[in-house]
Amino acid sequence: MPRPREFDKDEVISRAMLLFWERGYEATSIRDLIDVTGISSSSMYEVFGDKRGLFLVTLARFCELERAQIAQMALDEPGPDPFINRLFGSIEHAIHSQAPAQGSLAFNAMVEFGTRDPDVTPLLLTHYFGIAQIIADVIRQGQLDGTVSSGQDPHDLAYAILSALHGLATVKGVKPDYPHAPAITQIIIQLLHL
Amino acid sequence: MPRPREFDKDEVISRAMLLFWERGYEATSIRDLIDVTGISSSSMYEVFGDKRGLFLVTLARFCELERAQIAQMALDEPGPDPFINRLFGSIEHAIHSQAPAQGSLAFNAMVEFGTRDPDVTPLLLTHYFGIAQIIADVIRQGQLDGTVSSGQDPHDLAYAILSALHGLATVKGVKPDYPHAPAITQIIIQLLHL
DNA sequence: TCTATTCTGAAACGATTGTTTCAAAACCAA
DNA sequence: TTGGTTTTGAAACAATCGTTTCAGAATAGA
Repeated sequence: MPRPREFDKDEVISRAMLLFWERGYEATSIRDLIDVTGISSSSMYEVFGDKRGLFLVTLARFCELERAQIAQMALDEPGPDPFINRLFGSIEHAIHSQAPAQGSLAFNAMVEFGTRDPDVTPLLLTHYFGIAQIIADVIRQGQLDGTVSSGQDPHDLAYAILSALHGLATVKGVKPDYPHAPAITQIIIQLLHL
Repeated sequence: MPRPREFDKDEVISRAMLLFWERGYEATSIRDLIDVTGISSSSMYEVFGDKRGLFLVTLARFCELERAQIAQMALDEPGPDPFINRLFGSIEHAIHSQAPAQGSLAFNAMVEFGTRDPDVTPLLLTHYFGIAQIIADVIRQGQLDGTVSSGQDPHDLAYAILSALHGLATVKGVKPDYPHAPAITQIIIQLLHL
């Protein structure tokens, strides 16, 4: 009986995601979001509650996508070395896709929100540890089949790698032609062979 | 002849720095800054021009301080290993001082601004490369006296270490009791002994 | 003490923020 | 077609944003 919605909710989330990704939460206004999604503010508030609600949905979506992407890399690549190589390579290649050259929305939100938002913070931490787990699993498998040395705890290695990944991605967000990414990647990969 | 200023400019910059550090640029309002510094908006605009001008001065001050602090660490510590250890340890100890547990203001500004501000961006890059140079110098010296293996370019190593440092600091900003920092530090130090 | 100069505090500026309102339009079942 | 329900678009909301104004307070030299 009701009048059906005229917009695609998923599409709206996707476009909002790109804007939040580019500019961060505070610097993105509702009017910017309305312009980019094409819907009106009444629809926006009807469906998402408020700006923060929209961001939360958007962030959750991003986390799903990023996690799925990394999980897929772990499946695709034949071992820890090529996996890490691809992981760091995704920083570069993101520039050529539609994604903004701003690293990870989730990592950026860590910087912007810290511990300040009781809903954002646990979402970010869960996501972070989930990604670390994927990396740790690859490393542990590598230790079992001998492609990774067994001297280090897989989780600690994963956290070290993830730290370097995010630090590097941020610098590339400020200097897209930063030339040291490949060398850094190779150095980090050597952590697997201590 | 003129009436002298009633406030200490350096003190104002210091307090503004802490607020920008805690919240970021966009989330900090002029009124917040006025409250925390104790001066009026007319004085603020008289001396610093506008909000962005205040931030620029504040950021420059932060970069000086951070650079001096790291340079001092390089002088104090007897070799690359204890230097890196101290560098990563400063993330922990910052929590006990007056500084907010938010990593580095300069790194946070990289995330918030990206390439968007023609004055902020070069300031951040110069600072980043300056810090990397300090680390690279320590590594190169270590290579000369044999405390660091000679397989890697000192700058590439420095960039890898700095990436990990910033990534780790950010996670600690979201989860202050993050327990993996010491293990990550030890793993990164092993990069010096490949 | 007077005068010239500068700083301060408070009020107000227009613009923009996030958000709400509501009449008109649009749909589906009857 | 009609009736009931929901979405939409445009306008407006109060609050806050960054910023400016300016009269009065405060100083240092004459």
